[in-house]
This record gives sequence, C-alpha cells and structure tokens, in this order.
Amino acid sequence: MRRVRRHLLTWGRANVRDFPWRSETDPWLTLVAEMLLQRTRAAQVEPVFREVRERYPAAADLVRAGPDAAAAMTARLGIHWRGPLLYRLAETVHANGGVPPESPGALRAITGVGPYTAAAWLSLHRGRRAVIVDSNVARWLSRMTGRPYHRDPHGVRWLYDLAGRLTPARAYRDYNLAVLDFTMAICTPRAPSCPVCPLRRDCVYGRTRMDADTHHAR
DNA sequence: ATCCCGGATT
DNA sequence: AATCCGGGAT
Repeated sequence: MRRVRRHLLTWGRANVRDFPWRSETDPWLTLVAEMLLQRTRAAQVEPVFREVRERYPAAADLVRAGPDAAAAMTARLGIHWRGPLLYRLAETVHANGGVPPESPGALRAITGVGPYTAAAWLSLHRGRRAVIVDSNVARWLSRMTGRPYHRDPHGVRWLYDLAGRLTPARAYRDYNLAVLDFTMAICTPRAPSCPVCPLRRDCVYGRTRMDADTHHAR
C-alpha cells in the first residue's frame, strides 16, 4: 500500500504532464476544463480551453454571450449536449457569486458534474482531498488485485475502499495527477506497459505477465 | 441497463 | 472495417 503510493508519486514527479488547466487557479475556468475533459482527450480540449479562458474569463462573460456561444465552444469537441450544460453551468456559477459551490452536495447537484468531475475538481483545483474512482482507476485496481473489472465502478465497494486507502491525506493532488496520467500512459486499456510499470511487482496482473515472459524467454 | 460521440486500437 | 473506450444522465 505505502509502496504503491510512493512509486506512483515518484513516477508522477517525472511524468505528470502540464496542461493549461492544471496550473490554472480560477475556480470557474478549472471546472469548465473538467467538464470539457469528460470523454475527451486532453489534446482536443487544449485549444478550446484557451479560447474559453480568453473570451470568457468569468462565468458572467459566458452568461452574457449566451447559449450559442457556449455551444460554439463544445461543438469542436463533438459532444453536442455539453453546450447547454456549459451554459447552465455558467448561469449557476454566476448566480453563486462567480464561484462554483464547493460542498460536494451542491457541486454534484449541477447537471453535468458527476462523481468523477466533482472529485477531480475538488482535489486538483480546490485543495480538498477527494478520492477519484473512474473507469481508469477501476481498470488499474482490478489488475492490481486480480479482481474482476467492472467498467462502471458504481457500487463496487472494494474499489472505493481501496482507492480511499491509497489516496494520501496530504499529497492527494500529486497522487491523483499521477494516477490520472499513469492509467493513461502505462496501465492502458488494451496493451498495458507492464515491463516499464513501477508497480509491476505489486500487481497481480503485472506479475503474471512478467512470469509468462520469463518462461518464454531463454 | 442504455445511450451519447468521436477518437484510438486492432 | 470493426470493436473498444469513457462520465454522466436517465
């Protein structure tokens, strides 16, 4: 447990990537970024985020610009229903004094903000410890433990327990960033890079694979 | 439980 | 060409 955490943090120090939203501190802009990142690659989000930051640096700016402006932002990301969602988000934030609510309940009450987005925003941008359990984490921890993988982590108790025990009390931001990038770069859905994985010795799946390689090698 | 949508992987 | 993948709503 402790070793897994340490290895991830070490890996993260060398490999966590820098995106404009990761160094952004404005609560409105960072929540917009998290919403845009849903089911969307970071490379696609990057230019759109820059444009939002440029044109709508405050929620009030997007409210003033109107629903069509919001739709224009999300159109390039291909998921049309996020346009109205983004506009409603702007209205909600504007009505809340320009800053999104930070209580998990009020945050989750926003349409378009689910468990992942709430946890990511709070832990990465608001200095609140939150445990991220998305399908990437589900895949990673399923391999680690050898337990069956449920793509939808909803209701899988052991997942939440384990993820919660792994998430540090203090270094949760660095840890969550490391997990996000690690599951995208190393513990990938199809062909995970076990040979270079810092966790392969702590991982049921990784050990199995390395053993297989040993037997095949001469 | 199913749908959305476009990119990645095979 | 076909399949897989993902966060959230319903």
